[in-house]
Amino acid sequence: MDTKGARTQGRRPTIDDIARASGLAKATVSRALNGRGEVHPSTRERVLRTASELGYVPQAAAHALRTGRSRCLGLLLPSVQWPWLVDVLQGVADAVSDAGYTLLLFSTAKGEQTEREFVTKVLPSRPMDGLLLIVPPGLIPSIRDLAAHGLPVVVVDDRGHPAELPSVSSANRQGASLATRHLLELGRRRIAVIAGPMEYGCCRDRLAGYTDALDEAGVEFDPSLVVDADFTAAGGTAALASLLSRDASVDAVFAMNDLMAIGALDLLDDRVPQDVSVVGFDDIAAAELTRPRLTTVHQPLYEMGQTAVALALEAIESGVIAEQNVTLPTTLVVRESCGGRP
Amino acid sequence: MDTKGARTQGRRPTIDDIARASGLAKATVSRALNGRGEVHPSTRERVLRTASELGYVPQAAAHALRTGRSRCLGLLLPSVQWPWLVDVLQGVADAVSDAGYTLLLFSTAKGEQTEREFVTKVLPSRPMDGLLLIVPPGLIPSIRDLAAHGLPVVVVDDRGHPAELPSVSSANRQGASLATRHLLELGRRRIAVIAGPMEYGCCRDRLAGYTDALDEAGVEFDPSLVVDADFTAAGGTAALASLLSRDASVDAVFAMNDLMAIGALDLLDDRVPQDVSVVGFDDIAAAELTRPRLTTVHQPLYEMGQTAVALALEAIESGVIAEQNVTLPTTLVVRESCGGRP
DNA sequence: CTGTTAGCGCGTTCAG
DNA sequence: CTGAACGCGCTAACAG
Repeated sequence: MDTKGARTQGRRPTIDDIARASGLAKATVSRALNGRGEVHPSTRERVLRTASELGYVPQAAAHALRTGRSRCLGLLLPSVQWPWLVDVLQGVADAVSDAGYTLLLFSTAKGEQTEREFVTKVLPSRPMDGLLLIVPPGLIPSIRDLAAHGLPVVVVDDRGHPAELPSVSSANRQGASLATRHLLELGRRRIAVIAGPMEYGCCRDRLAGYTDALDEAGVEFDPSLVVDADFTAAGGTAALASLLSRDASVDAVFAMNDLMAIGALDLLDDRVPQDVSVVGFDDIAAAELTRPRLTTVHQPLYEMGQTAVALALEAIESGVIAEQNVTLPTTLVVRESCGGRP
Repeated sequence: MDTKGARTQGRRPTIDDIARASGLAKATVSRALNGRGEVHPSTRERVLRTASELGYVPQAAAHALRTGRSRCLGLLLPSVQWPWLVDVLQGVADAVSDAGYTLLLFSTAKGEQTEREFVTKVLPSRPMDGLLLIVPPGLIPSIRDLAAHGLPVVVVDDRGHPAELPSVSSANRQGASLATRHLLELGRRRIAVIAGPMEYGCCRDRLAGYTDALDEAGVEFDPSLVVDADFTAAGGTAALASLLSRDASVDAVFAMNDLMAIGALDLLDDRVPQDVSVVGFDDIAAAELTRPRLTTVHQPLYEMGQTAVALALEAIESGVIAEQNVTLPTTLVVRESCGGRP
């Protein structure tokens, strides 16, 4: 007996094999396995037992072909190498795996070519039930079409666009004002801003938070204290250097990310924290490794990743794409780069 | 006309639609599309044109079900948060995408539970044509079975086990000896080693490289200079502190990774590089951000990722799993933490 | 509650 | 060189 069973054949067992081995019909086995429809408990028990005896494991491809759902989530990101991004990625990876889904990772680090290809070829061919996007502003238009066609899309760290897609971000404005207020409380008044690219919504928000705190303290906003940079450490150094060369009154620096703050630290050297206070944004791993250790605004990156997955899953299971925009709170992590009590 | 065409139906076009639209048979369309079997050039042309007119894009799930191959590569890694890992990941992601494959990412950060589940449930169900592994030593036994069953598996940064699986690593031993020799040439003689966990083959190799250089210079190896740590900055600080408390003669530190080197820098403070030289291993992004900037052994991490993909793809396409063990060269990146000419 | 039947979209036999 | 039929593994109708 079992002449046609999977064991003896060497191929992987299918529900057909289970059906044969348990003397039931394919459909019954399928129902028992997915808990769909009513099956007699004893029958289900029998199916489950022979399934595990045979070492059965469902075949995702067949399931996907039949149901149109793949239990896969795609994640599109620019480059993995932005340090804040890895925490988001870990949050996404863990949440996806917890949900029994599989994560498809796509990076557009190689340029626009890759982006186009992703939209035109990969996306339509690959069965993804949902897509997570990390800030590739250029892509949004074409992606939005897909979202309109029913694909659940969630944007992480957005906030630039008029929120046409569900998104997860952190309280950029509040965080920036937290940081600025901290500086003001330490008695700093000439607070330079090393800004990131203003096409990012998060940068506009962080600037707003900065001016909020200034207003609140009755300190006048001086636009000449704001210099643009590119989110890199070297860029931060250069931007601050040019500012300092024309304005020696600066007594604090608010950098819109940690990398630029580190660049500032590097330039300011021994003047931090006595003469100048420095505060960053993100709370990447490296912020704990600088000397002095960097005081910075903590973004709940891991949780943002998890939340993005939750939103996507919710949309998938419910079938409706709620236009939610979740904002997670930011907190100030006080270390040593601002002086005062560490 | 076109009453049953995809356009009017709103669903995605299939090869059936192309067949109907071009007045050919499904089989012909399929052949023309994959370049399988002989098709008249003009016929192929016609097929291709109507395919692109219809906006046809092949359905991965159906293709996978039929052929048994999914054009997917899996990547299993412990935690994304190890800083050296992101460069490997980027290399993998780029290479996979270049090859027209899709990357499935799995992290076992949540513990052994996740590992088991991956092996027993995910791996058999998901159609992956190959699997890339980043150093989860515990998993190897069960994975090896799968490899024996025909799944191409490539290990990255292995070298611990007797190389039973194809692998990609960097020249750990040579790199360590490069670093040590550099220290010796600067006149250092009491070179401490902050070691990583010795169950990792790479750590054993790095220790061997260290003693190689010592032998070469005729300096006697003093085992008491080697302290164990856990690859973290805090661990590196602690390990070095305990060593220094019982041996004040140390004039250099070779840390088996950059994180521990940074921990050493933190402890040693102003004594680097004048009194003590520090050299790390990996060349992670943060190595450029420390002060003094960290001299370290560069691992070609991005290239390792790319190579791993190439190996896996080769095995997939050729059908044979060559037991290749590729080793990529390491180089010394001289910055400021050792003194001498920067 | 269970069995039968019919495809999901594709690639691949076989005839012609 | 082309067309008709079949089946990969699974689920959703519909019967019983």
